[in-house]
Amino acid sequence: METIADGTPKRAPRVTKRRVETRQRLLEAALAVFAEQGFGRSTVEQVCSHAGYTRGAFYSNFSTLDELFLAMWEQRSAELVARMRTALQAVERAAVHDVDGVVAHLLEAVPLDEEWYRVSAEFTAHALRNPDLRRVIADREKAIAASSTPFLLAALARIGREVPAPDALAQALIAVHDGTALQCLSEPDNAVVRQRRIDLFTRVVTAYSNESRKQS
Amino acid sequence: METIADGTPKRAPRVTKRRVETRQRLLEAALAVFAEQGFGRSTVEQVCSHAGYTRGAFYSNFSTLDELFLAMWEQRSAELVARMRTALQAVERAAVHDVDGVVAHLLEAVPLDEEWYRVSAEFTAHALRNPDLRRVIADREKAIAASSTPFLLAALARIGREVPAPDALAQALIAVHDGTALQCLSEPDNAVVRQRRIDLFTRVVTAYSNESRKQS
DNA sequence: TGTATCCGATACAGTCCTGTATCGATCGGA
DNA sequence: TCCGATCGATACAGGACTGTATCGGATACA
Repeated sequence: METIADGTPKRAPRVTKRRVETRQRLLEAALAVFAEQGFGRSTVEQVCSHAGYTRGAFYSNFSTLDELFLAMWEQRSAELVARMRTALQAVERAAVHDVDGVVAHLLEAVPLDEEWYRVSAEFTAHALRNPDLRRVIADREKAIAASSTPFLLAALARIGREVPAPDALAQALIAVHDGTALQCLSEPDNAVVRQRRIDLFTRVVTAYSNESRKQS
Repeated sequence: METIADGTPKRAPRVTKRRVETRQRLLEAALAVFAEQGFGRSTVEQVCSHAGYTRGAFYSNFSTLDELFLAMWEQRSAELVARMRTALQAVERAAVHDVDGVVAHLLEAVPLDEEWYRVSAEFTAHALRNPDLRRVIADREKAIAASSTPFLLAALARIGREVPAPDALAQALIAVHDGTALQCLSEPDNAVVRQRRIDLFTRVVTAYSNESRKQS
């Protein structure tokens, strides 16, 4: 058996199935409750009761609401990146003929989810108050960029365009996504706003890429 | 004296100087406390004590923290629009020779304020939970667009560029501002990110405008 | 199947916050 | 300067949430 420095036996945490299930249900309840009430106004009790537990379950798995918030946010955004990656892989096989087509597929891979937007906005504000969390935000953005850039470049290459500064384009698209998301969500019935979002993506992709010398 | 429908005398509220002062100090304290703790975790007591009052003052001026949050947000964003307008008027008289110059002045008019960003992000999330507040957000964006568009068009005209769809450009710039603000704030020491923000603005302004037939 | 361990429910004490009611101080107008 | 209205401080009762300590049932493993 492993021991740690002072000789205290380091018991393997032996993560039981029940524990995993409980933790997961708490994470899901956290998303729902935080989206509904706001993180700041949510209480340990609300999350537990929404998940069908009492506070005993919470304190056995987390020590603070902040910890739960972080865990939930990291899990969901990792999932989001994974789903995006999958959706973009599909583009590999799809027929695209122009920038509009590439943008259409790109936007399909990144859906606008109001529940997630609310929680993310609050997490962001929260993270800006804490140096460690600030890095978490920045790292996540890099992960999103890293996951999507190869597919985007490949898709553009197939329509005969090359990107001199891929990192700059990725950062630009993330900013455009974030900024337009709020516009679309604050006027959900306004088709003009949604269309302008698409136009903006198209123009940005166009502005950051050129026709290649040799079309494939 | 005016009366309302049921004949109840409608006493003129007689807003005293003291009341105005108190209200204003509460609004200022709200910004500070909400930025520091987050709106959700802030209490009436914290705001009052930060402003140098007890809760009596609060309940005499507002009925809920939500109401204070809205009042504070509206006041600050109205100020922000006003300051932006002033800064843009200065551009009227400044020498600009190209798109870079226009963008430089534009960005100067809209500073990146972390305190305000935090509060705004939270207000946004909060507003998305309430149909009335949702409209408040959308209206504010329209006000920002309406204030800045004329100056932007004028500045571009002076360097020989015209904008076919000014509203679309305005919406695009607001989105770009919002999106890049987070990127810059989450990595405050990263000069590359800041430079890319400027580049993105430049490319968007360029993409949404053309050279006029007749240069002035 | 037996048993040691783990997990989550429950009980409890303590803290903080809210909203109202009351009162003295302050202010504005004549 | 005086009076009436207003403002904000204070006191108070009620309620909600927290975190810990304890306990019984569930679970993994032999």
